[in-house]
Amino acid sequence: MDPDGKRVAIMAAAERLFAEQGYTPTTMADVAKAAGVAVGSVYRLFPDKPSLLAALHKRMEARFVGVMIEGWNKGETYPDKFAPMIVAIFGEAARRREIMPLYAMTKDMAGAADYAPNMLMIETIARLYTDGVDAGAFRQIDPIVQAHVGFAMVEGGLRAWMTDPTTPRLTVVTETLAELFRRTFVK
Amino acid sequence: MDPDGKRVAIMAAAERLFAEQGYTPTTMADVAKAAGVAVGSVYRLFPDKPSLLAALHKRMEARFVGVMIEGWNKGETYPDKFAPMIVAIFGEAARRREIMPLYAMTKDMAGAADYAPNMLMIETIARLYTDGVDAGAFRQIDPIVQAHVGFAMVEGGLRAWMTDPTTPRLTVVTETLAELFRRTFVK
Amino acid sequence: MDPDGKRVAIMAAAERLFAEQGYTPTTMADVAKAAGVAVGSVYRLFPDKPSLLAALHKRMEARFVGVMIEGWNKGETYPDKFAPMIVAIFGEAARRREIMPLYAMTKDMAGAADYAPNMLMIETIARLYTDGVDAGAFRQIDPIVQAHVGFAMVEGGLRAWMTDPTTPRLTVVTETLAELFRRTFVK
Amino acid sequence: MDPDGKRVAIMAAAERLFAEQGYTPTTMADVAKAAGVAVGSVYRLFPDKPSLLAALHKRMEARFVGVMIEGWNKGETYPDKFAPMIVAIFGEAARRREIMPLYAMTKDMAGAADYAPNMLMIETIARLYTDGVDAGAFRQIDPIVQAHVGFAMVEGGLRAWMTDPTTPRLTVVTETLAELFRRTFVK
DNA sequence: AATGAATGAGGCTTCATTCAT
DNA sequence: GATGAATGAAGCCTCATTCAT
Repeated sequence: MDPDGKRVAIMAAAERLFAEQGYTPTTMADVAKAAGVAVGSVYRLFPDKPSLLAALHKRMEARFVGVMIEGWNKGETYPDKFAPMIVAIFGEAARRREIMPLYAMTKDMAGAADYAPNMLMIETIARLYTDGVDAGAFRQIDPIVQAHVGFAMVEGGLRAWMTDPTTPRLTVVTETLAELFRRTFVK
Repeated sequence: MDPDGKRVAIMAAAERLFAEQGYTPTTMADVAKAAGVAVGSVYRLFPDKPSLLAALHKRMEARFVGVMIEGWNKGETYPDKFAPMIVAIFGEAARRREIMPLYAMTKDMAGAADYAPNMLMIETIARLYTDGVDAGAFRQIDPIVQAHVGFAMVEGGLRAWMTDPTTPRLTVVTETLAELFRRTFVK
Repeated sequence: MDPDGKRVAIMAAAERLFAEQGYTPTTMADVAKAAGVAVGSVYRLFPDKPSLLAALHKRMEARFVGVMIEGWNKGETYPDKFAPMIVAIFGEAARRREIMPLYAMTKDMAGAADYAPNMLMIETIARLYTDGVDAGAFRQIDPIVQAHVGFAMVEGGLRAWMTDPTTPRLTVVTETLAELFRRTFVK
Repeated sequence: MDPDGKRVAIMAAAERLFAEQGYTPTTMADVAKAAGVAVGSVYRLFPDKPSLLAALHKRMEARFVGVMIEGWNKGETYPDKFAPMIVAIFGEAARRREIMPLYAMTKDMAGAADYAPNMLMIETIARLYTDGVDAGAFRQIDPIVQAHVGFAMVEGGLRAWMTDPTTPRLTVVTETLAELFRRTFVK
């Protein structure tokens, strides 16, 4: 297995186990075994257990930011950017449904005082929104509030969908959410 | 110290320590010491560590539900119920600012698979909203989505406020949030 | 077993195992097992492994200093103090023959940078010697050199005896050593 | 780098690291890195970690024996052989001051039960002394005691000098030590 | 009921050693 | 011969939980 493949395997195993059983209950030995490598190999790639979780968080966030921007750019006019963005985010969430619990796994991370998860997403939302304000498309509200509430609405939508994660529901939830976004932020 | 006072002391200690250092890093001995009781006494009142956290969650949620309903009832007409409700929630959050991190501490609870935190709040929000729909005051949208998104908006607002938890900001954040609620849910 | 008995048992076990197998090769589990207690109990009495060794060092040194002074005081006149002192030290060494290797176990003690073993003995030797100088019985030489060399001579004598630790040899070694001390330090 | 240069580099690195941090805390990877070679190369030259330490001990001892004999031979008459020998030993010790802690690193060597460090020096001392006895220059005392105590006196002198390792002190310590040797062993 | 000493399973992490490249 | 990634056994230590006093 090439070194990159090993890193990939370890992250995949950790992602699955952390999401399934929780961070603390999962042992580094569990991760190594599930990845098909030795414990020592995990430690050569990630200095310790918190770092492994941090790497997963980072990657997950990068993916969400990526699809979010992609979706946003699909919409031609400003109000029409919401729907494709939300669809894109939910698509990613659907694809990675079983690892979504990772999002809740920050506070108990040992020594994570400085790790600010979701910050990249919140900042990205703030930027996209500000562009819309500059373009005269969105109402001018407090940008901090906007970013946090905007992000939270997506989170809430995802949790709503999680109560019944089927395709028909996906349509209902994303459409409702897009409508709420429009009502909330569009002039 | 009477048994009730002991229970109170233990919960207060645990609340503070869990919030400050995280659930896993806090030991039962830490809790006992901070509460001024013996470890055995903690175990006589709470069967195990997860139960202690669950009790804290439950109490915190009950408090939030209480002030939320109280605030809601302060508003005379339906659209005017949002602002006092939000103010009440934020007041409670401000009062208990340092224990808010407890909210993030559910996923990693050992064996907590079946513990659904915030459910009482989400259900209460759903009920209040449904009343408003029945009264013809609110738009009819998917109630699941509504409840989750409504709750998430409050969470997001709280997080926004946490970035600068001062009294002037409190006003800005609550007013903005009330406005977003009105735009989102009022007919 | 009373708490003090537990401490005694742990120290006895550690002393024997460290001396027999070396410090690093001996595990805390070995010590606990040999002492008939749980690992956790060892850790309640000694914060970590180096502390356990340090406690042994301290006790061993205190014992040696005790018998050394006792022996010294047995001698009436100054030159006659050497022989009983040396006999006393060797008596103690004979009694604890199998733990003498502990003396060599300082350098590799993790984080022992500040632990100065034998310092109490060296200082005691310096003091006894200085008294003799003040009384006009001993030659005046550099006290630092005196103390270190005096201590080393005892060490060397002990090692010489260790090559054949029998009672007849004990007599030969202690008498020779006393003679060397007299020649070296007496006016 | 030729194989011999590699051996030299590894020993130099190990010597420095063992002396600085201790034997157990130093890893074979540390040694390899400091020597600028791969771990595997260390293992091609030294079968395992204890062997590496043994090689260092052996070399250090050979050096001391070498300078000791050289110094000894500088003295014309028997009593005058002590001073140059001691000066030579201390010169070597001064040159290699920072690696002197290696001397303390024998007992904890894993599986070193059979390794008797300093034996070459002690035997050499015994031989030189016996020659002096045969030549009628030294008092006849137990040779085992003589050798061990003689060696220990040098050790003690070195430790005394270590408490203030300056050139002026060097003179004081070596002269005092030579005097003690003369008093102790010369007829 | 209260106490806190005792227990020991189990986690994280290290590192000597090997061996495929 | 050289490299250094891989291995996995094993150690230190923690801490939830129990139970004798």
